[in-house]
Amino acid sequence: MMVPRTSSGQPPRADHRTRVGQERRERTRAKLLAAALPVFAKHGADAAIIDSIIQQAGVARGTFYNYFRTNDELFAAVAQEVSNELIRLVDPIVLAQTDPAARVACGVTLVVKLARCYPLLAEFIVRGGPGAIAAGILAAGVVPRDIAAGVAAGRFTVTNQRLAFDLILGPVIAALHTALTETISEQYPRDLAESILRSLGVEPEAARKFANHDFGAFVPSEDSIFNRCQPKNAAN
Amino acid sequence: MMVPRTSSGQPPRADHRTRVGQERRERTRAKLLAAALPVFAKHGADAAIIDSIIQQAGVARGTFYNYFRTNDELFAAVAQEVSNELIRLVDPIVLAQTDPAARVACGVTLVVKLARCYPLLAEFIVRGGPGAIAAGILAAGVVPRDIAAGVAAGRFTVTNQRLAFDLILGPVIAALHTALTETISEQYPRDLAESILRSLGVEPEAARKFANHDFGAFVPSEDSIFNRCQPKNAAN
Amino acid sequence: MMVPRTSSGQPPRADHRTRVGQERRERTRAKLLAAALPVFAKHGADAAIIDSIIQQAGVARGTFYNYFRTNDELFAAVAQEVSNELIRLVDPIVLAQTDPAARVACGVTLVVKLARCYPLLAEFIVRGGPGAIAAGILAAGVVPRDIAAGVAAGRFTVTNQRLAFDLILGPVIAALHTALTETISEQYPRDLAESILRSLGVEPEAARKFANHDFGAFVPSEDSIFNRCQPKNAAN
Amino acid sequence: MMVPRTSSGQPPRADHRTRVGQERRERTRAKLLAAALPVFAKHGADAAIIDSIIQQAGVARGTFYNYFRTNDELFAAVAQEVSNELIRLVDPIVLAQTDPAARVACGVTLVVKLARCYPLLAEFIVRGGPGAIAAGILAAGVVPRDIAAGVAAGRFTVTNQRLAFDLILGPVIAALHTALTETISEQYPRDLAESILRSLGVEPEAARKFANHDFGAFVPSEDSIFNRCQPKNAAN
DNA sequence: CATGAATGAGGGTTCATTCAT
DNA sequence: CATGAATGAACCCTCATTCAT
Repeated sequence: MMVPRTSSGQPPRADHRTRVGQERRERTRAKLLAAALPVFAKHGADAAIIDSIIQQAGVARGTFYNYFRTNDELFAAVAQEVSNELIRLVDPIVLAQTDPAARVACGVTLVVKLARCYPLLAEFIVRGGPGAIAAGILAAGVVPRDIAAGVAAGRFTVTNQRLAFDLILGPVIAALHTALTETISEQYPRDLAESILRSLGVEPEAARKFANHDFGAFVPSEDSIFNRCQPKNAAN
Repeated sequence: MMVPRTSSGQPPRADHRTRVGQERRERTRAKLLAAALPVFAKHGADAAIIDSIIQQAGVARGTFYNYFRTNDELFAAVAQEVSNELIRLVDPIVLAQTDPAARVACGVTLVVKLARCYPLLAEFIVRGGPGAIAAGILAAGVVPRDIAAGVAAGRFTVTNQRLAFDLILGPVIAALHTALTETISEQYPRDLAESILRSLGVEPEAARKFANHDFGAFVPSEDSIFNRCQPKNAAN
Repeated sequence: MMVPRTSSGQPPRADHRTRVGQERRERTRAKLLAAALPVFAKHGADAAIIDSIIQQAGVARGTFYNYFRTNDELFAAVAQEVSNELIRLVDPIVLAQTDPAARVACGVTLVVKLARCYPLLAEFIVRGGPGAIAAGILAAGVVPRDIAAGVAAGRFTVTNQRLAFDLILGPVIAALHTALTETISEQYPRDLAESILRSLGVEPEAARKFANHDFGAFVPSEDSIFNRCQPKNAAN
Repeated sequence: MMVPRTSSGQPPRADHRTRVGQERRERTRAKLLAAALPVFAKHGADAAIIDSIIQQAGVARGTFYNYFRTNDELFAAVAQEVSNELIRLVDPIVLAQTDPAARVACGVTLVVKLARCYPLLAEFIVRGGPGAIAAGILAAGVVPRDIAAGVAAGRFTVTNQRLAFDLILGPVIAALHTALTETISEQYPRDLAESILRSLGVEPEAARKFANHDFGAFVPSEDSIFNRCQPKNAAN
C-alpha cells in the first residue's frame, strides 16, 4: 500500500473502518428520518408507516429496526430533528433583536414564512397539535425565554406565562393551518405578529412597528431535513 | 304527524311498532355515539375503535354496520353531535349579547369553561386540531358571524376574516390543551378572552370590560352526549 | 316451518341461531386443535406454527385469533385435549383392575400400545418431555392415585411418591421415544411394565404375573383428535 | 510437530504467531460455547440464540460465523462439549467399579449428583429429552457398555438392550427434571439407583448394597464449561 | 334488524445470514 | 480474522368488514 507508515508500523485499519462505519450509519439514519417526516406530516404521529418509510428510504425492512425500535422512537427522533433545524434557522435571527417584543414578532414572522417555504414543516407541526409537538419543538426554551424577558421588561401586560404561551403558539399554529389550506398574503405573517403582540399587551403602535420591521431572511442549509424531503420553493 | 290517533276503530299496531322501532333505533345510535366519543377523544379520528365501541355500547359487531358504514362516518356523526351540543349550550347565551366584542368574549369564555367541566370535550377538540374538527364544530357559522359583525361595527381593526378566525380559534384550542395538562385558574378564561379581543383590535379598556362581564352559565341537559360519557364535575 | 308452535306463537329463532352458532364454533375449534397437534408433535411447544395450522385447518388467519390469543394458549388447549382423550381411552380399563400393581401395569402397557397406534401421540408426549406435558397429561390424578394406593397396600416398597412417579413416567416416555425410532416387539410393553413394577418394589414373580395379564383393548372413538389428525394403524 | 524449536538460529516468528493465533481461536470458540450452553438449556435446541450469544461472548456478529456455520452446528458442538465433560468427570469413577451393577449404580448416582451441582446441565439434558441429547451424550458408548457387561455376567435379567437403556435413562432424566423443580433429598440418588437396578433384574438385596456404596466424588475442573457458565454450588 | 363467526388485507417484528471494510 | 451494517424471509397480530342465521 501507499499508506505512509509511521513508527507504529501499523496501518490505521481499525480507525478507518470505524470512521467509515459511523459515516454510513449516520447517512442511513438521516435517510430514514427524511423519509419519515413526510409520512408523519401527512398521517400524524400514530401513522402506520414503516413500510412506506423503508421503501422511500430504500433500505430493507430489518434495517429500520437497527435504528429505531418503535414507531414512537422514530417519531421522537424526527421531532427532535425538526426542532433542531427550526431553531438553527430561526433563533440566530431572533437573537439579533434585543427588544423582547421584537424577538417575538421576529420569531412569529419567520416561522410562518418558513412554513410557506416548507409546507411539510407546517403539516408536521399542525398534525402534532398545540401539544406534543409544538411544545417540544417551538417552545423548548426559546419562546418562554422571550416571554419572560418581555414580562420583565414591562413590554407585556400579560404576566401569566402559560397564557402568554398559548397566545403565541395558538395563533401561529392556526396560521400554519391556514397556510396549508389557502394561499396567504405576503402581509399575513406581519399582521399576525402585530395582533399577537397586541394580545400580549404591547401598545398598538409599538406592535405595528415591531411587526413590520424587516428581520432579514433565514438561509436554509442545503442538507437540511426539509430540503432532503421535498423540492423547496426558494424565497422566504 | 297530522294523523289523528285517538281511541278510534283500528288498533294502532303498525304505527306503534314503527314508533317503538324508531325510538329503539335512536337509542342504539345514541349509545354508539356516546361510546365513540371517549375513544376518539383519546386516540384521534383514526383510532381503531369499533371493538371497544360495540363492547361499551353492548351491541353486536354487525349491528354497528346497521348504523354507520365506516369509521369516518362514525367520526363525522360524533363530531356533528358534539358540534350541535356545543352550539346548543353556548350560542343562546352568546346571542343574548348584542355587541360583537361581547359575543366573542362570551363564546370564548364559555367554551373554555365548558371544557373544564367536560375534559372529554377538550380532548376531542384538541385531538382534532385547529383543522378538521374545530373548523367544523366551532366555526361553522357562529364564529364568522360574530367576526363579520365586529368588523362591520368597527369594533375590530383586524379585517382579514381568516386572520381573525385564527386569532380566536388558535388561542382557544391552545387553552383547551392547557386545561388538559394543568389546572387553570378561575381567571384564566377571562384573561384569555381579554387578550383575544385586544388581538382583534379592541381597545384595551373595552376588552377588559367585555371579558369580565358575567355572561351567566350554560345548563347542560341531563342527556347530553357529554353527560352520557362520563361523570360531570358540575359547576362551570 | 314444521316447528310445532306452542302457545307462545313465536318461532324459536334466537335459540336456533345460538345453537347453530355454538356448534359451528365448536367445529372450528376442533379443526384448529386437530391441525395443531401434528405441528406441536413435530416441532415442540414453541414452534412457530400459526401459518401451517390455519392452512391445515382451512381457516383464515384472523379466525385463529378468535379462538386462541397466543401460541401458549393453543398448546395448552391441545395438551388438555390430548390428556382428556388419553384418560378417556385408558382409565376405564385401568379402573377395571383392583390391585394397584395391576393398575400400573395396565396403564403402562396400554399407553405404550396406544403410542404404537398413534405415533403422533408418542411424538407429542416425547417432545413435551417428562415435564410440562407428561406431568400435565398422564399424571394429573391418575398416576399419583395408583401410586398412593400401591404404597398404602404395601405393594410398592418405594414410598417416595415423587420417586415412584419418576420410575413410572421416565421409562414410559423413554419407551415412547424408542417406539418412534425403531419397531418395538409385541412383548416390549409387557416387559417394560414388569420392570417398572420391579423397580417399585413388587416381587419379581408378582410383577411378571401382573404385567402379562391381558387387560383387553381400548376402543378409539371415531372422532377422537388422534383419528382426526392422521390415518390410524388399527390394532392395539 | 516434530520440528525441534529450541534456542537455535531462527527466531520462532511464524510458529509463535501460529500458536498464539490458535490459542486465541480456541479461547474465542470456548467463549462462544460457554455463552451458548445457558441459552440452549433455557430455550431448547431451536432457540433464537445468536444475538444473546455474541453479546455474552463479547464478539461481533460476523465473528460467530467464523466458528459455526449454523445454529445446529453450534448446538452439536455444545452437546459434544457437554458430553465430553460429563464423561471426563464421571467415567473414571465408574470404571473404578468392576461389577456391572455397581457401575450402573455409580453412574446413575453421580449424574444425578452432578445435576444438583450444575442445574444448567440438568436443564440442558432435560430439554434435549430422552432423544437427541441424552442418547448422544450419556449413551454414546458408556451405558451400553455397562449394560452388555451386566447381561453377560448374569447380573441383569433384562436382556433387551434397548429396554435396559430405557429403564436407565428414563428414570435418570425424570430425576433430573425433578431436581430442577423441587429440592431432592440426599438419599434420592441412591434410592433411584437401587430401583433402577431392581428394574434391570438385580436381586433386591444386591441392588440395595450396590446403590448405597460410597463411590467417591467427582472433581470438577476449574475451567470446565459448566463452571464457566454459572456460579457453582460446590459440594456433590 | 340483531347477531357474531369468519375473513384477509394491512402492518408490525425478529433473527439467521451475508458482505464490504 | 474481526467487525457490524444491511438484508429479507418468515413470523406475528389487529381490526374493519362481510354474511349466513
